[in-house]
Amino acid sequence: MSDEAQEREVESTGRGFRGVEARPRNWLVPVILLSLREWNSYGYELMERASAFGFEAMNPGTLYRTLRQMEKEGIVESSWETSRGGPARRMYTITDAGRSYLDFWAKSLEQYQRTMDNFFRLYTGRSLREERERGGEK
Amino acid sequence: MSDEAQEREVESTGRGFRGVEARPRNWLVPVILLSLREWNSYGYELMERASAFGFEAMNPGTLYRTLRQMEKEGIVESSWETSRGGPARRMYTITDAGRSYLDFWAKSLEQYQRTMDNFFRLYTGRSLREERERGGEK
DNA sequence: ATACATATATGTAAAATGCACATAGAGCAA
DNA sequence: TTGCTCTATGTGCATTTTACATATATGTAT
Repeated sequence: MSDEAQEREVESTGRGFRGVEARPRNWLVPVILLSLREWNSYGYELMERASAFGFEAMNPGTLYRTLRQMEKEGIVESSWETSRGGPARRMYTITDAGRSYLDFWAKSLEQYQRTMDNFFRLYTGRSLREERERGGEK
Repeated sequence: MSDEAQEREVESTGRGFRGVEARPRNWLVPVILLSLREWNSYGYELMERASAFGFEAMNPGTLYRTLRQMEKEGIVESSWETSRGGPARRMYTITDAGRSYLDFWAKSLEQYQRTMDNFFRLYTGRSLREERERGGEK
C-alpha cells in the first residue's frame, strides 16, 4: 500500500479525519480567564476545569506554558502558595487587563459565530439556529 | 518604557489584542470545499469568495499552498485550463472524499458551536442564542 | 515600452500545539 | 526506608499551521 493511500486510510478511521480541529487558536486563554474571573486558581485545578471546554486529555505542558505567557502579557498575576501540605501551588489572579482581554475575546467569538451561522446556511440551506428553532420536527 | 510595557501598549491599540483569533485551525479547508461543492473554481476566484468568510486580505500563498495540500489528500482534483485568454488557471473539483470530509467538518463545527454557546452562558449568564431571541430589548 | 490586472507559486520565519520527559513534595503501605 | 502513587509544575523538541515577502508569467490598455 502506498504512503498516500495509507494516509487516507488512517484519516477515515474512527478517530476521524486528519486536520479537522474545530477549536479556535488560543482557545485555552479565554477559558482560563473565564475560570479565573470566577475564582482564583492554579494550573492543576484549571486543567481539570478546562476539560469541560473540550480540552480533554489536555497535556500539562501546554497549560503551564500558556499561563506563564499570559502572565508575561499582564493578563494574569501569580504567587506561590506554600501554606499547606503537598507541593507548592502557583496561584493565579486575573488582572484588569485580563478582564478587558476576555471581553475582547467574547466579541470576537460573537463575530465568529455569525460567520459560522453563515457557513451552515450555505451548507444545509438554512442556519443552525433556524434548525434548532424548528424544534421537534424530524 | 520597558519592553513588557511597550508590548502591552501595542496589544491594546486599535488592531486589538495580540493572539485573539476566533477562527478554528484549517478553517480555509471547509470554506474551499463548500465553494467547490457549488461549482468548480480556481485559486484566484476562491480567494475572493473566501473573503466573505472572514478571510479578509488573505494572502495568496496560503490559499494556493492549501489547495495543493488538499489535492495531495485526495479531497480535490485539478487540471490546467488554458482554453482562454490570460494566464492559465488551475481548475479544482471536489471529490467524493472531499464531500465526506466536508460533512465531517460540519459535524465538528456543530459541536464547536455548542461549546461556544456554553462559553457564553458562563460569560454573560445566558447563551448567545438566548440573547438573540430576547430580541429588541435594550 | 511599461504599467496593470490576472494567476500561480516558493522560501523562510514565527507561532501554536502535541508529546515525551524531568523534578519534587507528601502520604501511605510493605 | 524503600517504593508507590497522587499532586503539582515545568522544559525540550518536533510538527503543524500561518503570515509575510518575494518570484514568475500572460494578456490588455496606454
